[in-house]
Amino acid sequence: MDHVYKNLKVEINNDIFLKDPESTDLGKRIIASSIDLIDDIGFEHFTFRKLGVAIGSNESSIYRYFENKHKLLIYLTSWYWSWIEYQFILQTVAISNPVDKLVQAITILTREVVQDMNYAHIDEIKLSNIVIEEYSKSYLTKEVDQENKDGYFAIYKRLVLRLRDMIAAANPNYAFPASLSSTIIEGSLHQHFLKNHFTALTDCNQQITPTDYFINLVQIINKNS
Amino acid sequence: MDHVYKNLKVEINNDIFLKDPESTDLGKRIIASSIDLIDDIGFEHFTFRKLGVAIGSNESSIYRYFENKHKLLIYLTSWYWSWIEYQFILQTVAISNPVDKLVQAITILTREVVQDMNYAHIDEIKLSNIVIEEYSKSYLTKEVDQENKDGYFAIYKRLVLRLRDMIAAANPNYAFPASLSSTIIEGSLHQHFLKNHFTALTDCNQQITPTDYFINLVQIINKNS
DNA sequence: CAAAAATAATAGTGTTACTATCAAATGATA
DNA sequence: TATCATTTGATAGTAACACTATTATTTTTG
Repeated sequence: MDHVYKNLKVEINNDIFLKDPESTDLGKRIIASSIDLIDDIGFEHFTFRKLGVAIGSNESSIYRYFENKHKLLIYLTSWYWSWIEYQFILQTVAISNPVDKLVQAITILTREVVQDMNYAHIDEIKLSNIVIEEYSKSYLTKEVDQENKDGYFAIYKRLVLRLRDMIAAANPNYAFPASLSSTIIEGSLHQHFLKNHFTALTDCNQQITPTDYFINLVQIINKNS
Repeated sequence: MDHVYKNLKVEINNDIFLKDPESTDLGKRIIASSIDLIDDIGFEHFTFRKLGVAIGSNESSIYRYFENKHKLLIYLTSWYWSWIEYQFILQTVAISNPVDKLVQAITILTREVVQDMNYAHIDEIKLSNIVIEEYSKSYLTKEVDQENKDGYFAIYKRLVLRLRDMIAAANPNYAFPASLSSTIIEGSLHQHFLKNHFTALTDCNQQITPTDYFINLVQIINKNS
């Protein structure tokens, strides 16, 4: 499995970047430091000027990789979803029982992230925090329809559809598999956020995880049709 | 009921504004036009300069009502949640059966909004679109903990807790009433958004509504414990 | 070693997000 | 009706942001 793992080349739509940041050392430093910096100060306070200072490089050099910080956010979150999708596929493919398969899928999508040593320049824990706190901003824009057409959200959408198919396979009678899938994936980010900032609005805490909540939900639905 | 309705004075935390916009004609024009303008161009493109032009007034005058556009967004969305909360209370109070009560509550929280003639300067339909497309941005910030402490999200939180209590009343054995409540309220906004921009990721459309989806979900949970 | 490519440095533009100051209009009071 | 206070409007100014353009320097590659 480790072998296969290392073969994952995260594939991201070419028009998200001007120059592939994976192709150079500076590019990788841009990725690594932007994760640190966005996690630290938040996306609104994050600027290419500050990132330049952080990596000891020039603002203008960063602009040769990404048109603007919005596209960098799309890049980072696409990387994240691609990384999750890889685990999703790999860790469900061997399960034949559709209910077990679905439970495993939900576990992967809702659990707390741990460091992945296969990607030296990416801090997956910080990246997952960025996804929790910033992902919505990547699509809650006036440009969403054009960017969707241009494939900016393709990986995320594919993942939602994969989960939808598993929900439908586990329970062919259920009428809302797509809505449930999007609710779980988006809702998981939301529950993680609430756990960190609005503790009264969630039952999740140190003991109870979003995974517990969503698996219970899906099991109730499965029992009931 | 209409009588009671008109008695609703939407009550919003004083430190969200510098000067109550309800107290003057200019203030009401700021609210009315900001709803139009944010709905039209989106929150990122919205500026106080543009709003000043739109109402034929000066940028500096707007700054006397709101410190910045973030606080204006908090004000608008607080108004929205307060307006929803009022309907929520009024239209559930007479229902004694806890399951019926819950179903009605979910209907109010997830249905498409219609114009309310009681508030001349507020376009509730546009405002609900703003909530769908921009609300997350009001709390997905680095300042969220301080602003939460300052009561900026009090109305929204109260509403989530009201729904949580109804979920618990309808089904005392269910282990995740708070998470389900926050999932429904946030998830409803998300399903409305998907219906408009990512049709493949939801089952909701012209025929099937987010209300159908969430009521079905809650009914399955109720049957099953 | 030369040519090409990548990066860095510097400067400049228009916009944003304000703050400050002062003038004009409006309204309340004596 | 005079005057005083409050509100609004106009103008100007600042620092930061979001870039673009140009040129110099360094690094890579053939």
